[in-house]
Amino acid sequence: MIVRQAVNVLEILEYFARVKKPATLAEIADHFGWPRSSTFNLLTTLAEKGYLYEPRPRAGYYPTPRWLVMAREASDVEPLPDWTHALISSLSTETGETVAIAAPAGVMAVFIDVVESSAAIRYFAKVGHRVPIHATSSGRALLLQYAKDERDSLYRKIEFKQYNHTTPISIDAVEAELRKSLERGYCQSFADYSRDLAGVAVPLPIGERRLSVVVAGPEYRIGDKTAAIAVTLQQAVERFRAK
Amino acid sequence: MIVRQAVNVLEILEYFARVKKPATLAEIADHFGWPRSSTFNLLTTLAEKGYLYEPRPRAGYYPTPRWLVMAREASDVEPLPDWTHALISSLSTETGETVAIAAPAGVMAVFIDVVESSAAIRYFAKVGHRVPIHATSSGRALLLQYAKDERDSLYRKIEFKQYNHTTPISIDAVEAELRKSLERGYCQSFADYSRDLAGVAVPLPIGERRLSVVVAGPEYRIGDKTAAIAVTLQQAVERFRAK
DNA sequence: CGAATAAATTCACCCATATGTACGATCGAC
DNA sequence: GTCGATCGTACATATGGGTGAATTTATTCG
Repeated sequence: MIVRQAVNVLEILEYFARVKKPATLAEIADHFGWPRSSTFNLLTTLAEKGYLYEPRPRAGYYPTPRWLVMAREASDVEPLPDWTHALISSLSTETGETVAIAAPAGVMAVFIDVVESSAAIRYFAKVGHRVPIHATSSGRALLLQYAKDERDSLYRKIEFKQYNHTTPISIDAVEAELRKSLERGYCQSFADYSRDLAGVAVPLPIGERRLSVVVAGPEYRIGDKTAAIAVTLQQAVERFRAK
Repeated sequence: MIVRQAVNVLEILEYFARVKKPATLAEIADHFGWPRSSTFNLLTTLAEKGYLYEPRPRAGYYPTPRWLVMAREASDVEPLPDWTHALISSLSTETGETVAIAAPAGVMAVFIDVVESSAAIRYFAKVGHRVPIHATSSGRALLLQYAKDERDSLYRKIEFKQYNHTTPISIDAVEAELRKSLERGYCQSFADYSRDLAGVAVPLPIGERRLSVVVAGPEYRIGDKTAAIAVTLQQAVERFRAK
């Protein structure tokens, strides 16, 4: 069950991150199509907790830096080593595509770090973006690090949906793809989940953590270059991990 | 009206900021005394929105760096100039007390930047901390920048409570204190709001924004040094503003 | 390996809460 | 100053959502 008011808090945070301007109650209410009264309650609550403030009445709400202070401390929970960001940054330059580090989140994979391609046509992904673990290259690079029985218990929770015509829609199909990935030495996906999107990924275990790196972009650019990209990927990982 | 689930989201954020460790559903539920089922709903929601993830099932939830990304961007809404942090940092060293920058938030003043004293006994304040605008030195340094009619409309909203025996509990008392502050050239408060706490503050207008700087600490340390502290304060402001 | 224990997840019901409505404050136009 | 329009705030009410109990899933220990 989705907790609506929890989502609303996040939407307000994201709203300010997007517009980067103070906003009045009316603006926010209109933007989200929320009733004024509800918006009032929510904004008041955030203000009472010290996350918003109003420089002067009717001049709009500002987020306080408290978000930043809290987020900074909370994100130290399990910081990635410095070289991982350098790695994806370098890979993005080399390949010209969007590169991300993914981590497991139940039946999904979350991107915990992303460097976007600078190309006009590119994979548009953000930190926190989630994709099905079984239907994406980044996800399958995570699954490769699971023991068989761990995968099995995951499979039971997956709802196999036909996102696209190449989507694997059974446990067997996924397992088969994993075997193929092992043979070829890297994971790949051609629009298994998102239309027109292709990805090349490899596992990236760091300490106890099972992560993966993925290079992703439009099918027509990745196309037959998967093997070359995989080599670039693996070499970069070795290079940066050494440091 | 307080939106409970909104508060809960913030509490979870603050929880992770405090403990800096992954936490399981059960731990979080027990910590807050929330029912498991409700906690489940909330954590699932945050996970779905990409703010939490579970590296492996039952190993607990981690915050994703998405908090950081969003908070960083949202904090650009009205960034303070760089010199203000240097200012309070320097002042904290000079005075040995906690120093903060305050902004108006309705009938309250919010701290939007804080450098805490390193003394064992000190004013314990955080970014986002809120205090009544009329019963604190930082707040009154804000009120000094209001026009009379703006103050009047604020006064109507204030609920005058006797926080302590020196708390001004009428409009006249507040206005009298503001006049005294003008004469002496700075604002002060001796436990008007918080027991044992004394503060010295001056206005800090930046562009259109009305802010204030406050040096605060235990009454016995601030005591008769208010005039000296005020001088230090004013000189520091001049020095840093010039840059 | 199997039973006991603990944790996670689901679900239906009832109550707390989000909202419609009304009121008051403020602002801008003339 | 006066009026109209707009925005913010208070409150009662119906209904969406939180919770307790039941069920399923995982983990621990004999």
